[in-house]
Amino acid sequence: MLFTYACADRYLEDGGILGFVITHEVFKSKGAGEGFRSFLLPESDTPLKVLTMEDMVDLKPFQAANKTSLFTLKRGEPTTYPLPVVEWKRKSGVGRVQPEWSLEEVFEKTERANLQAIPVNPDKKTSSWQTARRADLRASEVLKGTNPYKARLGARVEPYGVFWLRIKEVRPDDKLVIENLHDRGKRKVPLVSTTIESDLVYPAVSGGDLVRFGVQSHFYVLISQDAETRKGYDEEDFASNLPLTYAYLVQFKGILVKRAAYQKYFHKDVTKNGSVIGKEAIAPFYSMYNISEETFSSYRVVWKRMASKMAAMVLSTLPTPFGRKTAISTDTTSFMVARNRGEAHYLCAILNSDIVDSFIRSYS
DNA sequence: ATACTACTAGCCGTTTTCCC
DNA sequence: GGGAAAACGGCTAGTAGTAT
Repeated sequence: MLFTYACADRYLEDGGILGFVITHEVFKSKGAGEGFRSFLLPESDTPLKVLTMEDMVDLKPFQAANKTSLFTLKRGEPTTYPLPVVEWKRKSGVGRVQPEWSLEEVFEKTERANLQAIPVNPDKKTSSWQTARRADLRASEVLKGTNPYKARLGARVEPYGVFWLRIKEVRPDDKLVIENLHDRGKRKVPLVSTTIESDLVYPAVSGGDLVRFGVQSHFYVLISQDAETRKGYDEEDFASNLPLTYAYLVQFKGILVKRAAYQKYFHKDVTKNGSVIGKEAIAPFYSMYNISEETFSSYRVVWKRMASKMAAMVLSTLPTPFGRKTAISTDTTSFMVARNRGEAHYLCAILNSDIVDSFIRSYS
């Protein structure tokens, strides 16, 4: 991004045109891309006009996993919207585009759609570009506006091998015989089979468990985080009130302490004479992340976070062999809180509509 | 009262891995 | 081969705390 600006600054005269191959993220991403999308040379306030953009994300012209696009800009004039975008798509059945193919061959095996791009938020010129056919852009106008609901990320229950559980048996005294899903995550965690209290065990769903209007499957998680204090439950109380659960977690202390989020958010630097000499834990080693009181709200509308198609459902409680409990959605989902059942189902139906789905696709 | 600073919850993007 | 998910690093907006 900086390189593009430096080149426009150094090598272009007013009216000069420059073309660049660049990652598609600069047009679509929030944050980092916003500075780029001001299309203004910072020191001289010289405007830059984007003439065209070609979206080659699906084409994948390079033998790499990057998102490719191409654009041209002219120095000395401001960018105006909508601007023309060509979207390249490989025809079905065409595999990877080979570097030795001729241009004719690539033309033959691909289709190009003429689209338009506008900033998705009309009041913010640097917002992500929305690219779609002209008619679809017009249709999506009614979907834009302020949103009274706040979307949140699901609970981070990591590492999976420690906090994701399988229930083998409910004992007569209501204690659970469990096994950790030790090979579910990427990190290697030893298999442990033991008995723990049922208090902190909840049914849970990940993005992959969701379908439109329902859950396909669920599993169980251990939540050792106090949603109010945003830290693990007080270690002393925990050890005396739920000794079996505590003992289960102690076995994984080494793994839990090493977690990036734990090191980042639950440690502070210990300084001596102004220089950092070490780190000190400020919360129990089983503290978790992105778990708030909303995580446990009675009615939540939950949707897949990482999939390319919208799938939403209403999540409340789920039946378990040890009684009905609040169901947790993990961080491959997003959710928002509804005040009651009716509101939740109404929101869910709207999210699952084709109109919302195609609108989301136009700018992400 | 205002300006500045430090902190972190929440979120986003990328790479790796998994699975069909 | 390709799409989806897992894992994790990193950014930023918002806020609480502190200094002026």
